[in-house]
Amino acid sequence: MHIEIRHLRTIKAIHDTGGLARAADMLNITQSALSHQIKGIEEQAQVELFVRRSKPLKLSAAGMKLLAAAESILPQMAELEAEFSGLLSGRAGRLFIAIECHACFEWLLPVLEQFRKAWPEVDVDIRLGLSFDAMNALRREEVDLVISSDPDDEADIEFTPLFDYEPVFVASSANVLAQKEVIEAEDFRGQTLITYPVDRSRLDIYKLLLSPARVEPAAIRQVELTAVVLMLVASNRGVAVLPDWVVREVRRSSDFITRRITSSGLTRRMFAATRDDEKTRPYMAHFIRLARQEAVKLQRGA
Amino acid sequence: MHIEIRHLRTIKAIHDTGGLARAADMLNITQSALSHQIKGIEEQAQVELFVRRSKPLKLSAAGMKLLAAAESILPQMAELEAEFSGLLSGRAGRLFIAIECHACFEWLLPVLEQFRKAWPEVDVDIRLGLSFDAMNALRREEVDLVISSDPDDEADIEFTPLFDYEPVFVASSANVLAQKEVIEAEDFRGQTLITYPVDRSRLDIYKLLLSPARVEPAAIRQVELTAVVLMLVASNRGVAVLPDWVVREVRRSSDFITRRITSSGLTRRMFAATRDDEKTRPYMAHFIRLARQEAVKLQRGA
DNA sequence: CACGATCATGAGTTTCTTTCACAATGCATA
DNA sequence: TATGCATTGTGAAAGAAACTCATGATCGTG
Repeated sequence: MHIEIRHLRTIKAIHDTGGLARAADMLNITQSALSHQIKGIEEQAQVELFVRRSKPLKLSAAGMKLLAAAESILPQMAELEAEFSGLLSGRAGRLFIAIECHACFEWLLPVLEQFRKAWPEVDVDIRLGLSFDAMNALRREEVDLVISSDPDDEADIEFTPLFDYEPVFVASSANVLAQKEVIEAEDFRGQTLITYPVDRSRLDIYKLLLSPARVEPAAIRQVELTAVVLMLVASNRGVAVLPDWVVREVRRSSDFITRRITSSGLTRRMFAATRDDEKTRPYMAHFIRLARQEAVKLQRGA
Repeated sequence: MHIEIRHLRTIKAIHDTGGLARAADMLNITQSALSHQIKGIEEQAQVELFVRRSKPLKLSAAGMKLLAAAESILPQMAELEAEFSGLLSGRAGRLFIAIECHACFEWLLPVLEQFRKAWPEVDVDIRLGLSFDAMNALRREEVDLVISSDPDDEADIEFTPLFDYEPVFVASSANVLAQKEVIEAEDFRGQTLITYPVDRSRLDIYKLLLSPARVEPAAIRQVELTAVVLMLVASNRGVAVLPDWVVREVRRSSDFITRRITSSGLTRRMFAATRDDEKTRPYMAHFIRLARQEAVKLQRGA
């Protein structure tokens, strides 16, 4: 069979206006076209759509079914069009975020919460599990924004700075290193280092300190969740290096000590990576603005 | 915008098969046609439906929405087709019944109940409120079958006999007429007659007895429901004439008396009126058969 | 870097849809 | 019952859309 949306519109128009001529008028075609159209469906489907006995053309049983289908389908099409026009106008869209940085979850959630309210038509999600290949996922449009601290300077991907942070050393107050004012690379030799389960090339502490100094900790333990990292640290099963905004929350607890790494401290910058043709989208820009604001709040909380 | 069912099928096929060429194969058109088709929609709707960056053509955000619409709409179309093919094959259809005869409700319901089980795809309904013009409603295809005891012998309408019945006199045992063995026309003069609210030309008792004898009851009271008629009769607020199958149920009660009208009794025949081009439909024929069976059961219950 | 697989494009053909003009029909009313 | 008005149906031809064919462009991969 060969029924098309056009035919649904036709049936509905005829039913609504109660006549071919008026329906034709509504649809901006001739009455003749409608007559042909109906004839077409009726021949195709081998059903009578209308009762012709009486003049003001009335729907038959089959016609009723077609009409019912139309009543259900046409609104769906209208909705689809609305969604498309939303996409077009920039009100709607998709913002799937990949986070390379495990600890970012903490500040990302409140940002997303605000964002969601401001852009109800934008489809929001956080995609974990592809942090190993986030940039390619971005390029392949599997995600639309990557939170990363490694600007790779690649073509058609743009890195926008969000905020600076400092990787900070955290240990149990019972740890020997609690005695030191400042932590140096050599201090890690005897320690168990707790890290997120990603390649070491993507861990701040390796990149900035351990790899250059060619220092290897006594052991490494990989843990997914920040809360668990902190638990393990508190019970002195290892030490960790976490961004300052995470550490800030535990600084008051007497279970932990936090120390600057090297006398000048480490510094890192967090970026939002987007496809360059999308950075100008209003909701993208807004998201980045929100993210920065949230970062400022975090700093103030210091 | 100009999206058609065809396009929904296309999107779905491409997504399902994961490629233009395979989708084209599935839809029995060329890969080129699909490419053109997609381009068409994208230009129309000003949205990108696919991510072209990577070769195995993947749906974009807008594409996902279109696909979602397709997944919801295509099954509806399939269902519609199934319904049409049901109509075509005679399994499905419509059986809207108008009853000219008020008391018919009692035996009609069990018939319909059986029928519904045998023909699940036939849309069944009883239309009250047009008993005054049932035959025209039948001709105008507002209903498909009329239960009537007045075969009018009209063109393109066919009357099929269902069963014979006897209009019987019912009164309170306290009524003076309880003394009589047989009721005659003259007996009504002093009585309040309780009837259904229809024109007297369509009431058995007028047609067969009172009008020919030019007898008028003392009063007439019109009541919709058979149960109410019986209540009023029981409390001796009037007398009534009802079909034997209705009367049979109250015969045992000591509140009522029932009497034959005239020494030979009255006889009427009930018909099913259908449009003559539909009488041969399997489900119509079956309905009539069921109605007759039910009538036999009623007689046996006597 | 060449190959196979995949998608895009343009011209030409086919198919479908619409229009135009008018015929047929039904309905009301003079 | 004739007459006019309003409605739907029909056939030919114009117009629009969709499809095919042949070929070009692009991508991923061994």
